[in-house]
Amino acid sequence: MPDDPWVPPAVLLAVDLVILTLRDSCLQVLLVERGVDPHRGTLALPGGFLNHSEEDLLAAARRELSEEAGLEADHLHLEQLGVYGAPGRDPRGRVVSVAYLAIAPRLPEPIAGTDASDACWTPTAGALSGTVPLAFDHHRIIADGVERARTKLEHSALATAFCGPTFTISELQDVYEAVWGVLLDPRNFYRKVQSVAGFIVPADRTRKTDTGRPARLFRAGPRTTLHPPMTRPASSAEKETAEA
Amino acid sequence: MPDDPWVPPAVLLAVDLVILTLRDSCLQVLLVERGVDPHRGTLALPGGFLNHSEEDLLAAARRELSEEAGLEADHLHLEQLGVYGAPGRDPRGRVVSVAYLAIAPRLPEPIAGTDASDACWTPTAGALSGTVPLAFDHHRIIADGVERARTKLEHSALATAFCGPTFTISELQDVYEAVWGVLLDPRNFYRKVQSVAGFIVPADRTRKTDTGRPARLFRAGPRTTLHPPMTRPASSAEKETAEA
DNA sequence: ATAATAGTGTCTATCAGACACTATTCT
DNA sequence: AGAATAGTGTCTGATAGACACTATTAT
Repeated sequence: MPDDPWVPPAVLLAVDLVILTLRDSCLQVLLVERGVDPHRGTLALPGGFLNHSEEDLLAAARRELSEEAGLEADHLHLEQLGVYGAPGRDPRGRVVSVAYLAIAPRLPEPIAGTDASDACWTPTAGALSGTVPLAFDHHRIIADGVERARTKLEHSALATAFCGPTFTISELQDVYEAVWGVLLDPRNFYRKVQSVAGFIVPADRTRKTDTGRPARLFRAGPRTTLHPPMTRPASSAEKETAEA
Repeated sequence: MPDDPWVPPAVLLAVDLVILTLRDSCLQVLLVERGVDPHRGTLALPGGFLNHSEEDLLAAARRELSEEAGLEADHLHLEQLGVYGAPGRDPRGRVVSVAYLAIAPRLPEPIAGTDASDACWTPTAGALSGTVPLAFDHHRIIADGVERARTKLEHSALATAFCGPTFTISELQDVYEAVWGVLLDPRNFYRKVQSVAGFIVPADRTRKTDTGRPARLFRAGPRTTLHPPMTRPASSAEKETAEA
């Protein structure tokens, strides 16, 4: 067996983004309508190939978010979700995609851009139930992203990332209810969330008003991991179902 | 701006494996001594490039485990750990590596193979503290793998994967103590682990003996996720420290 | 007043952790 | 008997969940 100069095969590397936000008390994901083949005209996650072979993966993710949806995500925390590289998932050849997850407060309306003829927020319920057709294996990537968000809400202060810089406790509760798909007792939630050290801190006794007693405002505390964790109830009744 | 046929850049794709096992009540990771440049002679995780451009990532991981360490892992559960693709992490060019994690009971001694001049089990303590030099960014990959194993022990029945087909409760406790690096109360552990439905089931009243009262044997139960989870105590005293 | 939301007090069932105690083997 | 490990019983403090009740706003 001579020492022949075998060269390993190269693959195309892409990034895909699962950007989750809360709109109308409903967990929504950013989708774009593909403007190019394959799957032209089908909804898909924003994403695309590396620009050049030395581009950082995270940088590529941010660039795609800007290019395809017109969203500047400099302050957005992107977290690696996983690799999706099954042979045959892309008709163009061997494409391995690295998926990133981000959680954001109410973002501006996205703007369609390069390679995307449209960009819009879509409730995850539709994407998860399969009623919305999606390109490639993006159905699974979204499912994994939502599941990741659910468990991160238990053990990290991620929920505050869905809110603006200041928020009321019931707004925070909306986040948990929408992502987990459950209804929580407001009184117990109120005490629980305040008892976790460093999770939320009161903002300058400011207040806000809608149609009841004004609520105290809070901002995200210094802790990123929650001790003890928020306990997710056994998912018996989905919130959407309960509200319908 | 004409529609020029831009071609996305290709990258080299590799897989790396973090294989964890328990030996001498100590969490150990499988390392190989690299037989080729770069980093020839340095310890590294088993792994390597895809064989051909259509090879499945998981299949590549299993193949490398066989080739580099002589371990047949057909029954081993490999779980995706993450992607490590920082530019410059590999002097040969842009190499993106997908890391996989596996947990195994006492495996046979590994056998060095292709591209690996040696293969051995190494306590994770050394690899984590940085006293053992490692190739590439494998130090970080191992740290991520151990951290993943720690949290998986809380919420999944993974601990049984460290044991053989049947095991005693104190053997299972050794797993938790070694991976978490804490000491647990045997009496409380005994009841706790039995109270989690479907975690472990008694094996035909068989028994085993060493230097005390024989212990009942159990095997892994049907559940893979634990409700309620095993609670990891706030890591105050590391077990290694406590034993020294 | 009534509706609506914010926030507090309190009870109870459950559970983690501490630890005394019994059981079964070996030397 | 004594040492060693397996396994049980029980107490206590913390907490999740249920829910009555008070507080503060708008109409």
